[in-house]
Amino acid sequence: MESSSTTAGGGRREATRQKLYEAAVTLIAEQGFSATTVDEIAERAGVAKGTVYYNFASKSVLFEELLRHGVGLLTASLREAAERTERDGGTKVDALDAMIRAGLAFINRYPAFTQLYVAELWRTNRAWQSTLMVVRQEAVAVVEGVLREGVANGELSDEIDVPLTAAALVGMVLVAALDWQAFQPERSLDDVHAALSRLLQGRVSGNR
Amino acid sequence: MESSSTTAGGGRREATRQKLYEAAVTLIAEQGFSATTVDEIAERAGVAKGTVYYNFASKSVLFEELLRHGVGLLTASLREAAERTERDGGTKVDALDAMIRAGLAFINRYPAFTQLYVAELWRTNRAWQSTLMVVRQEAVAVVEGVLREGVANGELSDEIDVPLTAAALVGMVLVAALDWQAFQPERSLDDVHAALSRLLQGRVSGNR
DNA sequence: ATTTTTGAACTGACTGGTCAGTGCAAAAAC
DNA sequence: GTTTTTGCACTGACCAGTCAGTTCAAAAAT
Repeated sequence: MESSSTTAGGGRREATRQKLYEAAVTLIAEQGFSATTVDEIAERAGVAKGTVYYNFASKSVLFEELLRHGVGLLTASLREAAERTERDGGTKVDALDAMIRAGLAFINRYPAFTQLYVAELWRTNRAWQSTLMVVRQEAVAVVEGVLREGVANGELSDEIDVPLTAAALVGMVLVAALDWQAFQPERSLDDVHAALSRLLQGRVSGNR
Repeated sequence: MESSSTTAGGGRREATRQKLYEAAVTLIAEQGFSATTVDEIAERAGVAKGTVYYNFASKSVLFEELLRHGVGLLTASLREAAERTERDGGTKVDALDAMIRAGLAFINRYPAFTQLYVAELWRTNRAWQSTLMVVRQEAVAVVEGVLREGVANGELSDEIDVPLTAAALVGMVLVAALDWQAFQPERSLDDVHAALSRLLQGRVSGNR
């Protein structure tokens, strides 16, 4: 996730876990959880297989902790964007816009993580389902919060359905960003942001 | 995918394939491709394992044909919605709105397929990657077509980025619908449609 | 200052189990 | 009589998880 350097003051342990996260996230994003072997993860991390099990109870525990770690970064980034806009005296729509940008920047930086998140989110019957739901709710809640405040202060229509609209916005960003990465990587973040911003502000219909 | 009835005049063969599609789509959506065994698929379809291999060359071929089959249904449904609106003298925005509804209806009917599609779409390095890209382009192209026509006739802003906006719209529908299924299944299709419609028409900001 | 001990971190060969795919003779369906 | 399905035994590859043993830096003993 991070650059390879150790987390401040960190022990050897933490550095190894970090390497394992990095290795696992790419491989699982590319191949899926079941198709990725622990041997592959260990090899890519430059570590023996035993080390994986020294650091994590099992393959799925490694994966769960990876999820928590990644979504933590995302929510922090969204929250920060919203608060920064607040401080600068922006409107709620400005805040949503800033969050869209923050979301895009995150996906641009950690495409593998996003891919993996989307692929696993709606799967039922899996060990980490509950982890994932909790973690998803955390992220969506940030968007819902801003929407609700916007409705409260009259800036947004009081007829909008907050949870559904939040989900739709998140989906819009997620899918547009993944498509950008996969199918038009030459486009700039600004391009993508502009297109989504336009959609958010309803400047799609109306010929200007 | 379909109800169990055979395709017109169809042989026994086709009926068996159909049963295998249905069994595979649910299992793979729940567990992922690698975690789903051929034995499970056969059992759920009420068929011997040998029959799977009599009808499909391999597990991944079965999956690829399943993908093609499902996306075929979706594009047909989107195209139909757009054309119906056209005939009824609706605007392009109306057509987009009708397509959103058609998309939601599709996902509502075949949630497992959608789930599986989303989970596999952005994976790289897989045998069926190319199949998937072709098939995705077909679906997105329908939306792009309507957007382009809207820009051409002045109904939509000529500043919109057609491919990005199309991807964003598809994503919005996809993610909102999956969230609806997974987290608020009690909501009606109309509710969800209304929320997305509002977003499309820019009636989110502006307090009326 | 030098030697010894400790223990956390790591290693990699090994095990027990799983699963895709095969082969084929006999039955059923058409 | 031809096509399709069945049932089932079998193979070979692969893989999650284990465990006895190694490494080494820092602490303790001398």
